[in-house]
Amino acid sequence: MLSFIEENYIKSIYKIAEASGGPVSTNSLAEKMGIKAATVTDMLRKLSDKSFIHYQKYQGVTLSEKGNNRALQIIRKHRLWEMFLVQKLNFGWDEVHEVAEQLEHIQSEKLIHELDRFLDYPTIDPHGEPIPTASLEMNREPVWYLFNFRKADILTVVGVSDDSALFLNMLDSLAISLGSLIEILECNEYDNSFLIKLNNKATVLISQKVAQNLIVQPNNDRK
Amino acid sequence: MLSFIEENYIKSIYKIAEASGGPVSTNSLAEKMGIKAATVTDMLRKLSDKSFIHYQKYQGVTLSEKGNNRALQIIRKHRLWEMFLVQKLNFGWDEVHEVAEQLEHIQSEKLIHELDRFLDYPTIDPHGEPIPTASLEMNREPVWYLFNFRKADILTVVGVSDDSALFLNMLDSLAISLGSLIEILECNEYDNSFLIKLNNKATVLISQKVAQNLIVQPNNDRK
DNA sequence: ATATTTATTTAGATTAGTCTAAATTTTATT
DNA sequence: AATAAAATTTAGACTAATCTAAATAAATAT
Ligand SMILES: [Mn+2]
Ligand SMILES: [Mn+2]
Ligand SMILES: [Mn+2]
Ligand SMILES: [Mn+2]
Repeated sequence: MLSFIEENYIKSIYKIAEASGGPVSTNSLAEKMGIKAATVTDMLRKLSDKSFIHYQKYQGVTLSEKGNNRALQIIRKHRLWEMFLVQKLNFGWDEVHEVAEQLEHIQSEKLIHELDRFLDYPTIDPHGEPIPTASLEMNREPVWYLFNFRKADILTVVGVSDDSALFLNMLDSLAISLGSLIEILECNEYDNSFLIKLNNKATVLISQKVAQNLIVQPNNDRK
Repeated sequence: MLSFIEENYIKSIYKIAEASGGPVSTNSLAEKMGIKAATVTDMLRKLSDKSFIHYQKYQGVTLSEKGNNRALQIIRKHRLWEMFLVQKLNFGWDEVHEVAEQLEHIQSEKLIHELDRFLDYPTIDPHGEPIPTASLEMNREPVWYLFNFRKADILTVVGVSDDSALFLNMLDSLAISLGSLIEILECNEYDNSFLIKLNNKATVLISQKVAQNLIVQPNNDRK
């Protein structure tokens, strides 16, 4: 059995590795988890002893097969619970993450299997992120961000890659949600901001940071 | 914030006090929780400092107003989750307790409020026990056990007062479930066992222990 | 190639929750 | 009432997860 805390380390290692490709540094883990590097070092030794990770002093860390599977299980649970909260319990997409952080650690094979069935085997969560299947496969279709497009492109919002409340509240206040229609009116080279027309109505300015976290699908055939 | 462990102490104090009426002894808590009395003493001091309990050395412990409310909140969550598992996720009544022990500690006002609505505000859980309302009231109608009745009485099973897997598995193997019809054929004074006719079919012998934990409703007007 | 800076690990301390063994208080029995 | 037994608390120790400060290794800059 792993503690909640050990599970959170494994999940964080997975997330950082996913974003960077390579091995995960002690410092990056410490920063992500809001704790000190010395604490991380202790835990890495422990997770290595339990063979969830491959760890060489000073060389960073990678998940073992076992660790990777555990990470995917946790992410599966997290995203299924988020789906449950949005679809069945009237939560907004900006309210689910915190609760899912707790629910993802509940231990019960049957629970998660039945939840999956109850939700009719969803493949993406409320933020547009893929949900690993029971056999831990993820339908990773290529994901495009608003940032990848240019003037005159027409797009539909299908997800976000940052599910912090801060970001999702910002989208709410911009009136951007899943399904919103976006036409790019201008790409400003100066600060990489985007001027867009939203649902053929309001004109809105989007910062680089927002544009890098909005997952969209093109409605025309430009790249 | 209380830890899971602190919450479990409070719940155990509530349960023991509910059964016994009076103040709760260190030893009874230690036994219920499967830990040593010395450990309990430490925790009682801590819960007293946080004013969840009234505690005098050597005199046992009672819940404060604050502690009682917290206990009821936890029990509310436990029983709502059990209801969810049975009604929505195809769990059997003998499978839910262990998972509910985990879920009862999830912190989210909105979650439990919406779960209550989603289940249409149930008043009893799958074992026939009352679910505290959002304002922590419990519709405590008097409960009758099979043990309270006598020869020729006809009863319907509406709950159990022991939700251990051991007991519920035993009921399953006796083919007794919620709604089962029971006619008392014989009350044996020797060992307080009961011979019953089940659903007008099989004849079954029930031990005193089982009879004391089966909650029933009379189908005729005898007491 | 050295020196400096940055990243990481080691050492020692702290808190929560638990234990065993010993001391003390309360309860029960002569 | 005195003694024995039981219940409870105290004392001291352990593990998990964290911290700060110091030491060491790796990376970078001169
Ligand atoms: Mn999330
Ligand atoms: Mn988490
Ligand atoms: Mn239960
Ligand atoms: Mn519990």
